[in-house]
Amino acid sequence: MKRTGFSEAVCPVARALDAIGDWWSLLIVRDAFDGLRRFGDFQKNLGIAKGMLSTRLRKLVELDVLELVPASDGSAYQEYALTRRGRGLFPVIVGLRQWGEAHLYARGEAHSDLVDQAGQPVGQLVLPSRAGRPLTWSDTKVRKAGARKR
Amino acid sequence: MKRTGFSEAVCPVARALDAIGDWWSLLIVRDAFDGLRRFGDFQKNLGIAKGMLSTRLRKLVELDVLELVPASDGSAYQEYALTRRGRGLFPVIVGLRQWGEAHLYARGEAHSDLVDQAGQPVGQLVLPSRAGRPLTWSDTKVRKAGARKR
DNA sequence: GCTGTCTAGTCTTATTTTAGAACCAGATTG
DNA sequence: CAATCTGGTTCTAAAATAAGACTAGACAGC
Repeated sequence: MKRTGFSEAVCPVARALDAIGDWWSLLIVRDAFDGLRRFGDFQKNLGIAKGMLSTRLRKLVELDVLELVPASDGSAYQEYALTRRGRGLFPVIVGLRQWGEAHLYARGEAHSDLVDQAGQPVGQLVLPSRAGRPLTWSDTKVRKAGARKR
Repeated sequence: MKRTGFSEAVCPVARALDAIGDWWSLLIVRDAFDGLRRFGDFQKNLGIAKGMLSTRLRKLVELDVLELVPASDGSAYQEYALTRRGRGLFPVIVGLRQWGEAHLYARGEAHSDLVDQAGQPVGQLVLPSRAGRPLTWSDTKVRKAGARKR
């Protein structure tokens, strides 16, 4: 049966997952954040089937997450570069990374690390209130679409 | 062929996606954050096939993202509750939500909103440096597993 | 400027996953 | 105690995925 879609959902989480919530798309975006730009680089690094990669890259370009630009080395080839929309996925990737680090590794098991330019580990993602106070899950709620303010 | 897995990856993003990076798991977790706890509630709200839901819930329980607890209404049924590990996914869901809100809706199109208990819209997710300064993508880099500090 | 190799794909096929419906056992309700 | 609700399992057809064979144009060496 046709895979269920959420591109019309009123919930932004569902719509986001519809766009980039499959096995490969976020890994491609992660690699793009790591500086990969060429078809062959993605393919080698991910071990993804070329057909899959081709389909995914096309979809990500359609979505304006990636864009095709002339190769930076002056050759006639093209490269895939993150757009502003693509760079907007940075907190999502970081969120997944921090959750994975915290919960999916045995004590002492090696994993890659996100550091700032000085090599210092970064802090945890913070959701601030409008006033700047950090919020946790229990401090928030979802207001349904169209609900009147009161 | 068997779907590629990343449960052994050294990259926490890959490992996280291996665990919860499919179409349904994050939507189930989102619904759990919205307060849903029963099989039938998830099934009705998501419109997911019961077989899928059954498989996904079992996996999420195995992963210790959800846990089975006695129903809060005193009946003999059970409910699915978020564990500490599951609650740790809050920033991921918020990140997807904020990206979706910013990029996937036409101007003026209705969508649900994340607000604090006072009904105030929340701010954007922030990644702070250890010193508390907000970081963007270009301020960070990934240090490969096992790379020596210097 | 010819030949061989690299790049970036497309096409084909076997296997797995998903969607949807039918079915079922135990709990709850009237 | 009969009907219905809850929380599943099982079955099938359609769609997605993995993996490899194939290809056209770019490029490098000579």
